Amino acid sequence: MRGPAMTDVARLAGVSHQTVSRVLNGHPNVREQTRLRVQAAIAELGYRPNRAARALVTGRSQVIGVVAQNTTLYGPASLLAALEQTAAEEGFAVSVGSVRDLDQVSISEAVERHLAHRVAGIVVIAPVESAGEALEHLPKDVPLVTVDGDPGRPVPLVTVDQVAGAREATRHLLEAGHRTVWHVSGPADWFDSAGRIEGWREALQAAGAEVPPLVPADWSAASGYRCGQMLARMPEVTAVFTANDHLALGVLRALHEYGRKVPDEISVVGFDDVPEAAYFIPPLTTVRPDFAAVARASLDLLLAQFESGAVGELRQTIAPTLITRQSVAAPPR
Amino acid sequence: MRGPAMTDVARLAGVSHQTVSRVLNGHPNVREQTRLRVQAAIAELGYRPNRAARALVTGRSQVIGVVAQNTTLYGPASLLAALEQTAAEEGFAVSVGSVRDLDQVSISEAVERHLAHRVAGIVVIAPVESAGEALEHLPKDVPLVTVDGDPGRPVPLVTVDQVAGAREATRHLLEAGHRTVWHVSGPADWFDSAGRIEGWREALQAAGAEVPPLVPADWSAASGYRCGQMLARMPEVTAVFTANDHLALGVLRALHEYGRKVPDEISVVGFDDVPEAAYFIPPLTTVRPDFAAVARASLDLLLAQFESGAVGELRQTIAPTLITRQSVAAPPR
DNA sequence: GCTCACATTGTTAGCGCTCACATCGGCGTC
DNA sequence: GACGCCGATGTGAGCGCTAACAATGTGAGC
Repeated sequence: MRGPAMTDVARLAGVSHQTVSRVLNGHPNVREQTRLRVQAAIAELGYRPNRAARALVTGRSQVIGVVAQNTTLYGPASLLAALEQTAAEEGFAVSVGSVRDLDQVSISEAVERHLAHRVAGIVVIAPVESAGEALEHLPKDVPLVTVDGDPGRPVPLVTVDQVAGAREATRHLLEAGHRTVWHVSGPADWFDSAGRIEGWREALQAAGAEVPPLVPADWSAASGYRCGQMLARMPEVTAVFTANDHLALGVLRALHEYGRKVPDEISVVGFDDVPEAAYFIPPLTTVRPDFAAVARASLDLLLAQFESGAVGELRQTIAPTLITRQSVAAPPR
Repeated sequence: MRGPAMTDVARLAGVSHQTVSRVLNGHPNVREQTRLRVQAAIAELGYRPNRAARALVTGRSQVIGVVAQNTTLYGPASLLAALEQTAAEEGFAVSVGSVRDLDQVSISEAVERHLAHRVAGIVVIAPVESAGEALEHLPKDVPLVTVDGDPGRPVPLVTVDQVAGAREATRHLLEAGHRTVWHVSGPADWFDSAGRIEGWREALQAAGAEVPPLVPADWSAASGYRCGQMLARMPEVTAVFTANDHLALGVLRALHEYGRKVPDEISVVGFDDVPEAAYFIPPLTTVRPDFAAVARASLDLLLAQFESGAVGELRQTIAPTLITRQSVAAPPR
């Protein structure tokens, strides 16, 4: 009951299986007439090449493995989708190996699973501290790219320029006339958080503004809400930069409850530009990372490794864009 | 430079490759002592079985292919993540084949790509009309499950009970005292939309309430906002059920702009229970589908097909839950 | 007409694994 | 003590494909 194999096609076309293989792989030295005959036979039989057999002999399948943790968050989900799209354009399938925790063991296991399938390359979305360690102890025999990983590690890496994005967001608020800007940050162990904190602090210091205490949170609207409850009570707070849009949503909600008008009394800037950000109350000024560009860069790094064989220490940084909406205004006088 | 193969392990352990295979596959008839020796050899060599070779000989790889369209939307993304999680528990990897449009050609191609890899089974997330046709013309030789597909087609199907969810949401509003409930619906060609419309209409009719004109939208906050602008102008509107939470967000924003208080003047109920819904202004009452249950059911249907070989016409329906928050109140008198 | 270069096609040998079957030894049974 | 049975292990074939090489055919150049 198995489908037709290459030899069946060959027999029907009156050639050898090798010629069929050549047609399939676009080998140049095949006579046009022969090619057509083979293609006709392929169509007639509904033949579908067996990737597993090819993977066995070549030692590599046309699959890219992705290791990620929480693909429900907007960022990772978008990235995954973009990666999948880009990979498809290059003729690769994407296999997802999600992982409960981003610790060394979990990551190693996920990578091992992908290696067992002889994937052509691996993309690890490793946005937290604990993942860093794992990456250096992985088998070196497979092209691998890290996304959102530790900027300090000597591995191929693609990242969004968190620092620049945060700097721009903060500067935007300062330029609107605010004396300083508060920051609701993401989880401490995420590199994204660290970069956004750094950019925020840099911008404040560059402007000679006071650096207020950091307000730590996770990525959720819930924790944004809790932070917002505190910020709302402090009369001096006139500008808040949150580490992502969902935090901003929680902050907005808290401010609203406390009767603090946004942007009249307090300005808010987020990060991510989730599709809904334009419909928050008020519409949220935010920083948009270009996930498609990240995906493209990751794949390019992988493809480069396929060709050179060398695992370079390349890295790519993608600059995000500030999207201005109505959640920012001059501070009240 | 290839890694060790089964024969290498066999040689080191002083057994035949077949015995190694038996150990790997948990075959019962292996002496404990032999098993340990083999496992030691595996560990020592860092041996990793080659899935491609196994797939070649068995004709099936331990991979489940998923065909989906827009994995950035909250629903599909959650479903995909849940599917991946569940599959991993059963020892399967998940390969994603996303597709630009859900028409017959795109779906067939995506399925073909998966078949070329000899996946063990395929899950098609086929929430729109145009996908239905394709499903009946697919090769029958692979276990396949449809999620959110056409309830009218004779294919294995897992769905969230949209009708029940919408009915409950609408009834909840009626029970709060509203004379009738308006509905902002999803895209016309989505089954999800159709089911939610049906449940809404049923609940109204069951209560003898007037059925107001349908307000059509897509899934975005942007279109919710546009609909909200209309709804806000109609004094008679006191209760709105939107087809998802993002629409609700847009509606809330429009109502806010027009000075219509939620829930004092107008009550709103959404669908999906996105994590942020609890932090909308006001917190949104909504209907929560259980994606984990959908994923579990899909995989069970697939596994059942693996065993029986028969492609049953099974179907599973997952009931969603109403989550009440503060966006619903009695209508103004 | 013969040689050589080159384009085209065929042949052979695995890739690493599982399946079906063969083999071997130890045990209980009459 | 010979017989059969069963658990434990080995042997050989082949899954469908590609890579390397061998074997043709074709035309230019002399």
